Amino acid sequence: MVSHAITLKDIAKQLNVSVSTVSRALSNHPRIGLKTKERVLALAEKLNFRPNPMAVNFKNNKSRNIGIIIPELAKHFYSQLITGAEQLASRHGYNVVICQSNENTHKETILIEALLHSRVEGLLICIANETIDAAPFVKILNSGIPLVFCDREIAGLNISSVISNDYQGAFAATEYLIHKGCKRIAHLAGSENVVNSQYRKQGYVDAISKHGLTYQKIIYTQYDKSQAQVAMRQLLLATPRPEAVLCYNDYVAFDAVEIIKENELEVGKDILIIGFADEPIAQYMTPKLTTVLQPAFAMGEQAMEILLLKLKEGNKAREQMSKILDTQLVIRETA
Amino acid sequence: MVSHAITLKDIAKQLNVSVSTVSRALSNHPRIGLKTKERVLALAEKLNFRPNPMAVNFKNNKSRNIGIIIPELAKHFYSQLITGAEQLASRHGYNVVICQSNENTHKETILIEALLHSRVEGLLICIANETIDAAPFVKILNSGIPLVFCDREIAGLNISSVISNDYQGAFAATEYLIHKGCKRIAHLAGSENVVNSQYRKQGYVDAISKHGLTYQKIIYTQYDKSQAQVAMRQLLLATPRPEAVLCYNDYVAFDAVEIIKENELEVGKDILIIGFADEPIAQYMTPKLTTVLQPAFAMGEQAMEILLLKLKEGNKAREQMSKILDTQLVIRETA
DNA sequence: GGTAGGTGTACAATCGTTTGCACAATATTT
DNA sequence: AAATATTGTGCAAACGATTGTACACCTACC
Repeated sequence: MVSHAITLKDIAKQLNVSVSTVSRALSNHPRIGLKTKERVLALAEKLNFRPNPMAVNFKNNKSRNIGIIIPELAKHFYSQLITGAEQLASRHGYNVVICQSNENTHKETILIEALLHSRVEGLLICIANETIDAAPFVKILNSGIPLVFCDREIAGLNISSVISNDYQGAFAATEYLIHKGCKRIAHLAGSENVVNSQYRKQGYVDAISKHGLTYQKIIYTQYDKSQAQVAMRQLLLATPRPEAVLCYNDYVAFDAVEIIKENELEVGKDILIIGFADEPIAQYMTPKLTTVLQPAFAMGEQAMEILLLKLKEGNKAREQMSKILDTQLVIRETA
Repeated sequence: MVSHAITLKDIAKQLNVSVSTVSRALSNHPRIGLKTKERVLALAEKLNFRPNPMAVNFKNNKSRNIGIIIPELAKHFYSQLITGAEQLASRHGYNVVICQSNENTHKETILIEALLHSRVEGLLICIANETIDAAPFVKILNSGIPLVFCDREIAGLNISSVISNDYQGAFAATEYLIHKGCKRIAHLAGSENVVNSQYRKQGYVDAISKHGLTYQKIIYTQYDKSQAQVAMRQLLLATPRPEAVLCYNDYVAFDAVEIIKENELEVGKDILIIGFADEPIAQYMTPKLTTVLQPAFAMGEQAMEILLLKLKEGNKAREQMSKILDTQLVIRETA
């Protein structure tokens, strides 16, 4: 029972008016008579008429699609971010096309290409960890399509972005540890090439020196289970060993906690641990992880807000609009 | 620098042929001369021509969109499922429109309505927990749009579906506990109205009776932290108390473990616990959770496969195609 | 009563692509 | 040499909605 979809023509035929009259009546054009408008509206309602979106898109030369590229949907942070972005986009009549780069820069470039060809009207991208080449992004801008970075950005490009305040988060977390009385605070950092990692490290370093502490120890890790564990083992071997460790993210923190437990030390007492992100595992691990919450949902939402603004304002809105959202220390059991 | 997108007309003009010739040359129409084809292909390549997708969709009266409704993207299971479905769809040139019902039947109905109006070509739905009314789904079928249920289904509707074998998973998990020597195995079930919960319960019951055990204790819980905890406390008060608990899902299992620890009992020794789903928390909680893995990625992929088949075959493919994917017991520390 | 202005509606073009049909040119058959 | 088949290309319509322009009718004013 595939019922034929109602078109303007159907309404026009039934009312003995032209298609253009129906179209204008529905869009409340001032030159259409009141009685005609009423008749058209009534019939449109009765037949449950909806303009054919494919025809409208074609006519307007707009896809009403927004492309989103993230590293991996199955990470809670990104699925939250997407949810924020998608909800707002959908409220403005846009569909969202979600693509996953799997932290692979090459795939990212291919996805960008594909999205541009599919005529998305805007792009929201959380770039892969290793991505440093600006060329694909410059290409997007040159094609006239608005672009907003979220969570991660390429510095020096003047591209709008919404990121969380990594510096402030790490600074606050480190200060918290200092207020707790720790003198020897170590940092399991992320990769040296990732800007987020750099900011977090700097927050740590500055908090340490602000309070005149002398102990400072940083070990870089890519995210990789064994590396984080090796690094933590290394920290435990040092004498005197650190009283607290600020970790690059919750997964690193989890690994650190495992190693500490293996060494029969008590996390939260012998050694304090703070993570970063507030992934669900923070609440489910034992002891529960004290961590720096990144407002994933709000980040996605605000990045989309900027994108929608740019879409509305057209080309004049090329100036950079960036936001840095504050993080929040969530105190649980590990510190 | 918004460069005007290349159209067939541009190519036709440059080569002094008609638009239709260009169109046919590109689609390798047999009546177009070899030399003409070569010239057209060369220029199309050079100009990086891509057919305007909005025009093609409009012409074909196809949106190339597939709607997916899930309860909540931020649950790992669903983001995995989506990933499987999306990858396959994208390989076949379809976009996927992802919508979240938040386990709300009313919102689900509204989303279905909206997706139908947006002219999606097919629908893949993981229904909300409480959904029982078949009407919206019958409406989808009557509109001629293929529909596949995934993860959850409404029984007796003859609608294609891909679900995991809840019965077998629960049966195997219970048998495993029995082989471990447990005689008193309790079950923290989900809601009595949810079919998945019914199947899991039945698997538990049948395994118990197959092995001639007499102890059987079932407590129903909606998923809700306090309810699961109350239920677990109740189990601990019973004398003799159960030696093992099969939980409706990993979250219930986590709550159960918390309560057991509060009571100074050792999980995995005094009481064995098995969860369901294999969410990430299973690996991160302490002790690590033994659980029944549901193949989320494969479920999404296979549901999409059925949907794509129906899309390809058109209306003749109305018969039901259903799959039940086996689960797998992942043995960790709690049992 | 003629013109100006306002009101209500229809016609036709447009967006980019696809496709049935027509027609011309060439090749093949009788 | 004439009839027929084959090959290569162009014309035009179609999809559904929008919109500039034309036109008919009515009212009001001088």
